[in-house]
Order: sequence, then C-alpha cells, then structure tokens
Amino acid sequence: MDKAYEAKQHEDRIAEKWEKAKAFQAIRPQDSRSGESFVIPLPPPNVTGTLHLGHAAMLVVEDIMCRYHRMAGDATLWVPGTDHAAIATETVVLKHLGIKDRNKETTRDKFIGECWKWTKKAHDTITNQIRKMGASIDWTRERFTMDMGLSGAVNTIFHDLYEAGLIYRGGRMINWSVGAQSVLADDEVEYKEVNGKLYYYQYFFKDDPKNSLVVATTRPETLFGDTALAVNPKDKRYKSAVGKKVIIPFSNKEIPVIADPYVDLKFGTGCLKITPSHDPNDYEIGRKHKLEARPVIGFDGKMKKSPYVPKEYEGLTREECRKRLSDENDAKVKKYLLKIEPYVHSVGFCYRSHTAIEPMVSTQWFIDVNKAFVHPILKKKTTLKKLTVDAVKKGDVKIIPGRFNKTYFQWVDNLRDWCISRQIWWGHRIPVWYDKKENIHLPRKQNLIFARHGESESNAKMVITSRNDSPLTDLGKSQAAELAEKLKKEKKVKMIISSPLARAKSTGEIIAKKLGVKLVVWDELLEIDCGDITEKDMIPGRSVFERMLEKNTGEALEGMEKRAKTVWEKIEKLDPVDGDILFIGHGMFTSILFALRDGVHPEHYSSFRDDRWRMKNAETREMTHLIAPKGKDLRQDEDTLDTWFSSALWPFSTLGWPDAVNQDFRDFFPTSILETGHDILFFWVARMIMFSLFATGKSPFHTVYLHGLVCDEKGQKMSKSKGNGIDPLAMIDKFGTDALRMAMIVGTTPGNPINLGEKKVEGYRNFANKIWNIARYIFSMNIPAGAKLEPKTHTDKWLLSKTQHLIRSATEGLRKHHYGEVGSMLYKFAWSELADWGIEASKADSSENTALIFREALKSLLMLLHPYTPFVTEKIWESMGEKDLLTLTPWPKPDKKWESKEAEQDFESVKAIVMKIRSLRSEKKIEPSVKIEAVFSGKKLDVLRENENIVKFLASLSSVVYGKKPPRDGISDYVSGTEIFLVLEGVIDEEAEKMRIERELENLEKLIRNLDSRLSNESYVKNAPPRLVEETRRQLQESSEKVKRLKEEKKKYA
RNA sequence: GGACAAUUAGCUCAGUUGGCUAGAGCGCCCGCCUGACUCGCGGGAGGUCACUGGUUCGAAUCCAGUAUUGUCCACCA
Repeated sequence: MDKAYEAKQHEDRIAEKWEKAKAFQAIRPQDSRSGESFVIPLPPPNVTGTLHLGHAAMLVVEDIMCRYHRMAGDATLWVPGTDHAAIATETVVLKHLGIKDRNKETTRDKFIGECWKWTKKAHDTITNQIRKMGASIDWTRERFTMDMGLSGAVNTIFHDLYEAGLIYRGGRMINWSVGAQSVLADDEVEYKEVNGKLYYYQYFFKDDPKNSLVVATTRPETLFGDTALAVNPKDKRYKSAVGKKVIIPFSNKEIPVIADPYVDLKFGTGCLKITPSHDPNDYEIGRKHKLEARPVIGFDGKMKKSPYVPKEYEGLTREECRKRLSDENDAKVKKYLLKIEPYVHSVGFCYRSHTAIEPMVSTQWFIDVNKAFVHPILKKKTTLKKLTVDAVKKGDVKIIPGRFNKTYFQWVDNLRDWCISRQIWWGHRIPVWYDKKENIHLPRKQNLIFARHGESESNAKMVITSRNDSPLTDLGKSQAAELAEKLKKEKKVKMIISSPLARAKSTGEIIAKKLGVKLVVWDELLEIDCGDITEKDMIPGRSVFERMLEKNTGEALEGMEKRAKTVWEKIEKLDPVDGDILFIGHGMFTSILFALRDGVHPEHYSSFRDDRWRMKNAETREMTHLIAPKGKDLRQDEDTLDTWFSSALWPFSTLGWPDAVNQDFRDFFPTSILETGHDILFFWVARMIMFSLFATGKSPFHTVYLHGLVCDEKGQKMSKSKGNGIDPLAMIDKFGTDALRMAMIVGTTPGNPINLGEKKVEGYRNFANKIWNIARYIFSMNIPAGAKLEPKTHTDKWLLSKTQHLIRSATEGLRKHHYGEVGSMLYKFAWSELADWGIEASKADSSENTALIFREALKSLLMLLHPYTPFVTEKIWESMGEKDLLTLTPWPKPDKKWESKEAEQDFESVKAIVMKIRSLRSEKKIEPSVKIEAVFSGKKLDVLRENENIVKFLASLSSVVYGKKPPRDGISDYVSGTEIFLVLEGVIDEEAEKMRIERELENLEKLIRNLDSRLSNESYVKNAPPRLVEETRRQLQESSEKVKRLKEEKKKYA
C-alpha cells in the first residue's frame, strides 16, 4: 500500500469492479435478507445539463441511503433516468442551430430529430458524471421521460384524467412567455422587483371633453385594450362618473366607467383602467361585468394589428410602444400624460428565458384540481386537491424536515387549475385529435395479448436454432389447443398476428381455427437470427441471451431494436378492433418488444431477460396499448405537455405503470424515499403525489427528504445560468469523490443551505488519507496464530466496547436520517479515538489478541463508513484480502458481550492523566524527547496499576518514567482522582508555578460555586434525573479535593 | 403583505426529546520528522450562543416580542 491514498488511482477501477459484479442491480425482495424493498427514484436530471453541486448533494444523500439499506439486507433499487426538460432543451437546441423563428426556418419533424440527437449526446455526459459520484444506481433500469414506455404512461394518464372529467380545454388568462414562445404554469413564473414607473393618463369624458378621469398605470401600452375604467363604489370623488363614457387616450375609443369594490381607494388616483386581455385581475373583473377582452399585444410581444391599436403603434414591441406613449416631447402625449413617478413593483419573468411574462387570454389545456370525481380505484368521491392534501395530512407521506408540511399545505390549498399545454415542439404531444368540426377524439385503449408459441422440436432438445425453422412437437400442438380453449373462454380475440416461422405460425393457426378468427403474418415478428446454440455453448453465469449476443453472427442488437420499433409502429396503425388482438411470437424477440416498451436501453436487455420478461411455451402476457384515432380529417393537437406532467409520473412510470403485471411495479412500488431539493417541492413532489394517487390509488413514497440548496459564498443559489458554482468534477479531480461526498454531508441538516468551500473538501481528502494510514498501520500489526477475539488489555477492552457503541449509534442515526451527524461521528471515532488514542495506546498496551481486535474494529469502521466514502473503504477492504465486495457485506450488528462501561471509564481516566501530563510538560517547555520522572498516587491508579501494561501505556503516551522516591523539586496536579507529581529538579519557576495554581484554583472555584448552587437547590435534587444529581455530587467532591490539594501546593510557594 | 428559516470562536458550520465547565473543521499562536499518516503529531489562545422579556431547579435549546440576513408564496393599477 502506498504511503498516501491517491483517489484517482483507485476510483475508476473500484467503480468498474462494482459494475462488473452487478452490485447495484436490484434483487427481488423475496431474495433479500430482510425480505423488504428499499426504493429511491432518482430525481431525473435534465438531459442537457451537466453535473452541478445541487446534483452532487442529491446523489450523496441518496447514495448513503441506498448503500446503507443494501448492506442492511433490503432489496435496494435506485432507479435512474433523465428528463427531456422541454423548454430548456428546446431553447438550447434552437440556439445551437441558430434558429430565430422555428416556424419559418425548420419543420417540426426535423427539429425534433435535432432534439433527439442533442439529447442522446448530452445524456452520456450527465450520466457519466453521475457515475463519477460513486452513485450506486441500477443502470439497467434507466429511463428517459420521452422513451416509449414513459410516453405511453403520459398518454394513458392523460386519457384517464380526461375520461374522469379532470382535464379540460378552455380559454383563460394564462402566462405567456415571449422568450420561450409558450404558455407557462403559474409556478414557472418568477417575480422580481423592478424599478419601474407609474404613468398618469387622462381619460376625457365623452360628453364633457374638458374634464377627465386620471388613471395611474405601469403599463401604458395596454391602454388600447381597455374596455372600462373602474372606481370603488364607495368612492365619493367618482360617484357621478359611474355610468358615463370616457375616451381612451390615443385611440379615441369610448369605454364605460364602472364601479367595483376591487378598486383600492387609496392607490394612485383611485381610478383603475380595466384591460381584461392583458391582466389577470382585470380579466376577472371583466368577466364579472361582462366586458369584452381586446387583445392588443401579440404572442410575439409586439403590438397587434387590431381595430383598437392605432396604425402608428402597430408592430412596435411592448417596450417601444410604452416609450412612444410616454415621450414627453410628443404633442399627443402631452395632451394625455400628466406625470410620471418612479415606482418599484414586481414583474413576472419566465423561469427559462428570463423575459417578462405577458398575461394573455388563450385556449389551453388545464387540469381541474377542484372537480369532484369518483376515484376508480379508491371507489370514493374526492378531488385531486383533496387527495394531494390528505396524503400528507394523514401521514401517508412524511416530509423531512417537518416544517415543510406547512409550506406544502399552503401551496396545495391555494392551488389553481394547472395549465398543462405548451406551445413548444419538444415534448409529449397532447394525445388529442380534432375533426373538422373541432370535436375531440382520444386514443382508444386496445388490449393486446402476447403469446409464445407452443413447444418446438428444438425447445424439446434444449437447443436454440433460430436459423433453421423447427416445427411444433405434439406437446406444442396440445399446448396451442389448450391456449385456444382458454382464450375462447376468457377473452374476446378478434385478430391474430403471428411470426412467419413455423412454430409460431402453426400455433396461431391452431388457435385461429378454434376461434374462427383471421390470422395475419407479420414478418417483423420473427425470432432473432443468432445461429445455433446448444448446451455446450453455454458458459456458467451467463444468460442464454448474453451468450447469444456473443455468438451472434446474424442480427445485431441495433437491428433487433429497430425491428421491434417497427412492430410497435405497425400496432399503432392497426384498424380498430372490437376485442383483443393476439400476437404469437417467440421468447426472445417478444421480450425485446416488452423491453422496448419498458424503455430499457438495448445494452441492458440481457440483464432482465431471464427475470422480468421471460415467457414459457404457450404462455401469455397482456397489456393495454393506446392507439391513435383514425380518420382522414383528424389532426393532432399541435401543443405539447408541460415537462412536469411527465415528471409527475416518475416514481411509477419508471417501474412499468400502467402495465400492472410488470414485476418491478409489483415488487418496488410504492417507493420508499423521495429525496430532492426543497425548491421543487411544488413543481414536482406535490404533483407526483397527486398523479400517483389518481393513477394507482397509493402515495408514491412514504418519505420525502428535502436537502438544502447548495449556495455559493454569497449565499446565492448556485445555478448554471449564473455560472457561480463550484464544479463538483473539479473537486473530485483534485480531492477525490469520497472527500467531496463527506464535505457535502457532514455539517448539514435537511432543508438548510449547504455551504461548501474548497477547504472543506480538502479536509475530507485528508480524512480519506487518515483512514488509509490507519489501515496501513493495522495491517502491519502481527496477528499471531491462535489469536482470538478476546480482549485482554485495557486498550483491547476499550476499543472493542467503543466499536459496539459506534455501530449502535451510527445505525440509529442512519435510521433517523441524521446523515450529517453520523458522518461526523464516524470521523471523530476514526481520527480522535481509533488513531489518536487506540493505535497509540496499543503500541505500549497490547496482548496477543490486540492485532485481531484492531482488525475487527477497522472492519466495522469500514462497513459503517462505506456509505459515506465508498471508494477508499472498498479499496482498503480489498487490500485486507476480503473476497466479497464491501458494498455487499452485511451491515454490522453491535455485540453486547463486548460492551463494557468500566473498560471505557478506566481508559478515559488514563487518557485524562496523560493529557494533564502533556499539558504540564508543554507549559513547562520540556522538550518532547526528554523523559522526566513522574510519581503517581491515588485510588484509581492503584486499580489500573494492577495491569502492568497500563503503566507502560501511560508512560509511553506522556513520555515519562516512573519515579519511586519522594521528590524534592517538581510540580503536581490532580486529575481523575490521581495525584501526579512531575520531578523537575532545578527548573521550577516559582512565580509561574504560583500563577498556574491560582488560575487552576479560580476555574475550580467557579465550577464549585456552580455545582454547589445546583445541589443546594431543593427542586434540582428533587426534579433532576438521579444520575445527574449523583454526577454533580461526585464532581463537587472531586473538585473540592483538588482545591484542598492545590491550596497545600500553593503554600510551598507562598 | 404572508409564511418559513438562520443569527453559536476570526471564517464555515454542528449541537437529536431542555441537564456535565458549549463542540468540530479551517485559520491563528507555541512546540515536534514520538515505530501508519507533514494530507501528520502534541499543546494552546479564542464564545455574555443576535437582542429583550418569560416558563423552569436548570435555556444555545421551549414561549412571546425586536433587529438583521436569506428563502418561498401572494401581489394593488
């Protein structure tokens, strides 16, 4: 082992070792030691992003959770994936392509193609960076929000919500982002304080052109869209004006003056202009008074061509128009504009494009959160809002830290209908079609039954011959007949589609005949051409599939994927059938069809083949599939869905929903913990809870753990766009992943900001090195043959006992999610206890078992520390000669047998004495190399002295030798009931000594006063825990003793 | 305007249901190559736990209020 631990030399190799061992591939709960599952859905990073500290914080906490649970014996699954990040990606790709106006410069299909290209490239960057963090993720289950399975899930829940009457299309006031060219949800609008102006305009009366009403506005450009002026009905100033007509400045259109209690008498002039088309509040007032909405600003942010906008302003941007209408050199302006005041107000901005939001009236799709419906699974009347609130209220979902409950409730209570349509191209296109009369057509749910052919001759021989066709055996034929019988009874098969190969086709024919249904052959359904494989070709530990791929001389993986896609596309185009469609195919290729639908990346097909999708001869599996409506004049809605719509399905869509027979969904849903930053509690967490309860009737997870935001040195949110972040990869490069991980978790508490400086990371790099050197030293200790795990010396006993305590409290801490605390507990144990005292003591105080005991302590430490610093611990474990991976080693359990309070106290006493001597030596400036004589007396020490080792240990650590004769000259002190006398002939500075004693006395007297007042208080003695009172008495006695002796000592120098 | 947090050593922060003389890391001072570790070892200095009241035998911790900082939500032209 090298002298120093160099993270870079080991991390990649260790990661590879884990991957090769499939260490993080989830096992089934029934195969786990605890029988329980532990599941975390990874909050999917945006595909186009790169790793920042926010990701790092998330990955560290989640990895600690997962590694702990995996070692504790739970079937642990960490489901990874990425998010298509609709607006963000579209913006980036448009910029990359240099496109200003996508409608003119490209086509939808072409652009989406570019997005896919970009996405695929960016995907590798972010996922590799996640790997760098040491995240123990099950990559075989990786998903993407736009993959086939998740897109299917999106369409399904849209369909179901629509059927339940919870999705509607309607014209409403929405937030329009001119920059992103799309509508935004309320949450996607960020409000910022802006130094604006308040403009005062005169609206002259139609019948009394000399008089006017004065209105204050921040947005003069909207005045063309005014359809009324409003005053408060209680406002005496304007009583006579109500009902009269006024003229809009610049446009000469007349509008009425109305009265509405919404108007604030005290603000501005007390007179408000109403623009229902461009202000949410005005929109509401407009609806109330049945006022017309006159849009005057277009989706491009420019003044519209409209009968209400005078020609000279048409085509100006909002800002230009405002300038023109307030240009005080303009004669026209002078007529209307009275004054301009500076005014600070908040303006909504797009959270992606950072342009000012334009409120607009537009037709969009919404989710109705308040509408009562009968829940199809829960069979009770409820609303989406109620479901979302109750999950937390009833405790089905626990939020950590708890204070976020309040925030959550407040948000849900104020929740308005969620606008889910977006006018961008990259995303899930709204699964709705319109005919010429604007009637809405939804996809229909088609039940598909997939069956594998009956037993073939090659099946019977246990060989795989995909090249040569192999007919059905007699058994195969009867299997087919049986299946036909079963289908006739239970299903309504109206169409059979079969592979062209004989074994499948014959199976299909038998069934078709029985059911009297037409049989269609699809060439694409044939089996993989992989040559011939017999048992001889098999390699232990490899699945048939893997072996096939290795031996394969025919169709490549990509080919299979492409063919499977074609099959699904063909299914999409099937004409409506009033019943079920039966597919007869082959074991291998059918699983690929399923895998593709489940969104599994082809390279991982083999990992699942034997487990998740395997089919026996004549076995069937059903699923419903959404098929787009057919018709010449049908056209699909142009809009796409809000990114958060698909994110809201994440915990269950990634596990196979809506396919309820999916093994992963059955084994791993609901998930356990959702860990994320508290900034997306609303965006994401609440919506997941809402959708999960709607779709599955269950909460998606039982615990929400919110980490704090990672902030920069100014306390500002770190973000890519601000470019103010520390690059986690640079930290990893410099100090190692383990160091970064420790730095991001120790000293943090959930929900509170995580501050990170380079110095902190460096500190934990040093820690990794310390662990390394502790191991190096312990490895160098000789374990004699016949050594037993039986503590003999004080140090043996102390260490073994301490270790049990550590195991106990670390485990408890992890169970309570006290990750930061456990981290520092382990740090302190390793450095301050094991290294500084344990190892040092062992150098003098050892038995034939000491080395073994230290090795055991190290092992426990490595196990406990592994979730925090996986790399260095795994590396040391390996160097220790352990065969199994540390990451798969069972979590340690404390053994009561080794716990000894006495041993710990004895050791602590010696520690105190040693520290006192060191302190005295340092004060007296005695060179560390000089051994001085020390004389000890006291009860405690007499006990310890019975063991000769302890004497050696004490002497060694404080660098003294035992003096036996009464000393002539020296200093003395008292600690742990022991008098220490250091022989210092000829070097005593009496004055200094006197001062030292006086200082000591002062401290002691302060303490005694404190203790005394406590004990003389009757209620303290009565109310405080007895243990505490006893301890106080003991301390008081000891301190008084000390004082007595120090006073005597002082007399010497008086 | 409302909600939530934070305020502890020069800096960055811990401190679990109130209970030993309030802790850590970094920095600072003094001294050391003591059988693994200078990414190290030993010894120190440094704090009226933001402020004001209250509850309690006892408060950094609980309650009320004040101040400063930060975050979120709502938003009046």
